[in-house]
Amino acid sequence: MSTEARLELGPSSLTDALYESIRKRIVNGEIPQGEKLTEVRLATEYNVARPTAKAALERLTALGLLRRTAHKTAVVPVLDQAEIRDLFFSRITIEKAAVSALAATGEVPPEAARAQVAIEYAARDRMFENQVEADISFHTALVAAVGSRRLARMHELIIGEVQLTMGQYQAHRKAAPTTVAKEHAAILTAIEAGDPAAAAEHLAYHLEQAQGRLLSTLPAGD
Amino acid sequence: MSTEARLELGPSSLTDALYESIRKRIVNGEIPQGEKLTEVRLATEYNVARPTAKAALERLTALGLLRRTAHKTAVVPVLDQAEIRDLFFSRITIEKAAVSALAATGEVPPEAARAQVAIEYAARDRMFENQVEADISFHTALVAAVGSRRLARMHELIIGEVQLTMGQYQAHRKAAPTTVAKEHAAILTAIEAGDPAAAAEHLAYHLEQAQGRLLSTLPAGD
DNA sequence: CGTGCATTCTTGTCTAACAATCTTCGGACA
DNA sequence: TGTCCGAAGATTGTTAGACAAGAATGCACG
Repeated sequence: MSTEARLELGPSSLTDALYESIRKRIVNGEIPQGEKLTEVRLATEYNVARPTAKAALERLTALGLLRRTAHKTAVVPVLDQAEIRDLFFSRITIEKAAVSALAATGEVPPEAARAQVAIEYAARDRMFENQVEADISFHTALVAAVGSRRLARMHELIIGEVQLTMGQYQAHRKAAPTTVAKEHAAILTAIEAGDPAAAAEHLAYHLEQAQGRLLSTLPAGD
Repeated sequence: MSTEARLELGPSSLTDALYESIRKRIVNGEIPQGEKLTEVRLATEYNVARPTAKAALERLTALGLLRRTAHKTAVVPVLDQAEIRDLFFSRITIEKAAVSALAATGEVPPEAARAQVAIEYAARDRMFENQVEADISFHTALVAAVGSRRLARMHELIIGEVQLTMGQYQAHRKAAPTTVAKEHAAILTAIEAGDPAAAAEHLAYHLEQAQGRLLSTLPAGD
C-alpha cells in the first residue's frame, strides 16, 4: 500500500540506534564472519549499559545476523551451502507471493522502479556497495508494496541474511553488472502486464541465478 | 526432518518460562482482548525483575501476540477483518509452499498424522480446547517437516496470531467438528500421492474455509 | 463547555552486583 | 610425554534500585 515510509527520522531510541549501527557494520562486512560480539565489548565500544547492548544483540539474533545459544557469546554466522539453499527457498516463497499479488493489480510500485534506476547507475559506475544496497531495496520495495504487514515482517526475517551473504561473498561482482538489472526489468514488465504467473516465473529465475552465483563462490562445495 | 523434539524439558531460562506462561494465557483467552499488560504488573505477579518481564513482553510483541509502541503499555490486540485477511494471506503463502515441498517427496510427516488423530478424538468428544491445540499442531508439523529452519521461523511469526484469533472467536465451534478433520485428511492424501498441486489446492481450500468461519463471527463487518 | 497545565503512571536507560554457566589453562598422574 | 581433571577467568542470566523522559488523565480556569 503506502510505499512512503512516513518521513523517516533517525532512530529515537538508544537501543534502536545501537541496533542499526551494529546491523550496518555486520552487513557491510566491517565485522567479519566468525567474529565474536560480547555484550561488554559492545557496551564499552558504544558507551552504553550492558542491558542495552544485550537487547540489540537479541534483536540481531532474531534476524539471523548473529548466532547465539544460552551462555555463549554471539558470533557472526557463516552460512554453508545447505543454509544458503534454505535461505533462498524461503526467500523465493515470499517474493513469489509478493510479485504475484502485485501483478494481479498490474501496478508497478514506484519505490521499486526508483531502486531499479539506482541499480543501473551503480552498475554503470561499478559502485559495488551501492549496487547491493539498491538490490535489497528493490526486492524489499516489491514486498512492501503488497501492503501485507505480515508478509513484510516475514521478509524482514530473512532479507538480513541475504544481505549478509551478498556482502560476504560479493557475489554480484561475478555477474555482468547489467544482468541483474535486466532480470529485474523482466519482473517489473510482467507485473505491469498483469501476468502473475510470468512475474513469479521471472522472479524465481532471477533468484535462482543469484543463488547459483552465491553457491559458486563458496570456498568448499562440501 | 527430525520431527522428534529432543525430549522437551521445561524452559531452562527464567525469561523463557515467563514468556511461555504469558503466551499460553493469551492464546487461551485467560488474558482477554484489549487487556493491558504493564511491565510492573507482570513482574510482581510472577515475582521476577522488571527487565525480565520486559524481555518477555518484547518477544511476545515480536510474535504479534501483543501490540506496543514506545512508552505505551502493551495490550492484547483485537484483529479486525483486514488483519485477519492479511494473516491468512501470509499463512496460506507459507503453508502452501510447505505442503508442496512435502508432496514432492511423497512422505507424510508422522507428527502431522498423530495430530490428525488427536483432532478426530477431540472432535468426537467435543473438547474444544484440545481441538484448537491439535489443529495448530497439525499445521505446525506440516511446516516443520519440510526441514527448512527459516520457513519454520516465518510460520512461527504468524501462527501465534492464528491461535489467538481462533481462541478469541472460537470459530471451530461453528464448523461441523468432522469437517476440519476431513479437510486435513485430503491434504495428507495429496501429499502421500505425491501431487504438489493438489496438496496446495486442498490446503488453500481448507484455510479459506477457516478464514471464512473466522470472518463470519466478527462482531461488526465494518 | 473547551482548552491548557500539572500530576501520575509507565516505559527507557543506567549503575552495581551476584549467580550460573561456559571456556580455557595449568598441573597432576599414568 | 600425553591425557585427564580441576580451578580460575570470562561471559551471560537475573536482580535491585534509581532517575529521566514521554504519555495519559484529571482538574482548574477561561
